[in-house]
Amino acid sequence: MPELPEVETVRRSLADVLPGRRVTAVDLRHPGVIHYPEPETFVRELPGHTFGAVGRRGKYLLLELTPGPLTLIVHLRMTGQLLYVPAATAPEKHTHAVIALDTDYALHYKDMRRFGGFCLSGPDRDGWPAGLRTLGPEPDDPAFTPAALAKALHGRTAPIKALLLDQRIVAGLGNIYADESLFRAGIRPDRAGGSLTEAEIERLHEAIGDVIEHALSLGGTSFYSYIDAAGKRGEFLEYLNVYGRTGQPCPGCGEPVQRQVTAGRGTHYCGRCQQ
DNA sequence: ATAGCGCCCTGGTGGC
DNA sequence: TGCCACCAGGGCGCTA
Repeated sequence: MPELPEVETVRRSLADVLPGRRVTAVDLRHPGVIHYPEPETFVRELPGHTFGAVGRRGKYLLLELTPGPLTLIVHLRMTGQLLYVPAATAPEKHTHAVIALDTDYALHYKDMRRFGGFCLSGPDRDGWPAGLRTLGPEPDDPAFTPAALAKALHGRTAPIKALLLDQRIVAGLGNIYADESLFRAGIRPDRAGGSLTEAEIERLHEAIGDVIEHALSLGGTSFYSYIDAAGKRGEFLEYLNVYGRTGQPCPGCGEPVQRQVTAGRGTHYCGRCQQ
């Protein structure tokens, strides 16, 4: 499932090839992946535009277009893949959109579960995703300090796991990196957010930065279907301490990793190392 | 304002 | 072997 490190890896692979490429045609094989505007409008308006900067905020890919201001916003959600492939590549079963370019390549959007999709809009315009307006700071944003995290957690009774998944508090964490950050910080995921001590918040803040940075350096985690725009898998999988390791020994103490449902999500932790 | 839960979707898994 | 209930989860919308 693409979280910040995976989406950033896709961004980097697209940033090498996409700027300057003009859209010549859009083949929409499943209209449901266009969240805004109407699919017919999307197909009519996108061709003729040229890709500019390839950006990212949280888990949103922001593909700038000229003439603009106009942005193609892509969210991969669970199983989305944005692939830069030779133009002759045949669409696969779950390829829902083919964006033809003025070269021998095309952009393919594949998404088995079809949770993800596209918006074509601009800041402060209709169709700009609500979640993007309220997105919290990036983990490496200088504004994301232990004090800022403490302020966001103050008085909160929801489990810290739920608050780490709340994109308004910090952008880009999903289930994998929330669990891994809490393990690294030694904090039980079901602790109320407001119950964390100052020292624990500092540890958590550092853990988030470290986990995201480490995963990014390895191109992310390919747990299910994640691959970058060039089809490459992420290598962080082998560095996971708790996520997806239910019953296996904790790397810290050897106790079996436990799994429980917290915040409506499968949550992995060590009952001994995390307090 | 906040917490919690259902919904979307489909391939894989496990039980019988 | 076949069938089917169930699970995975990001973000949003809804409820209390």
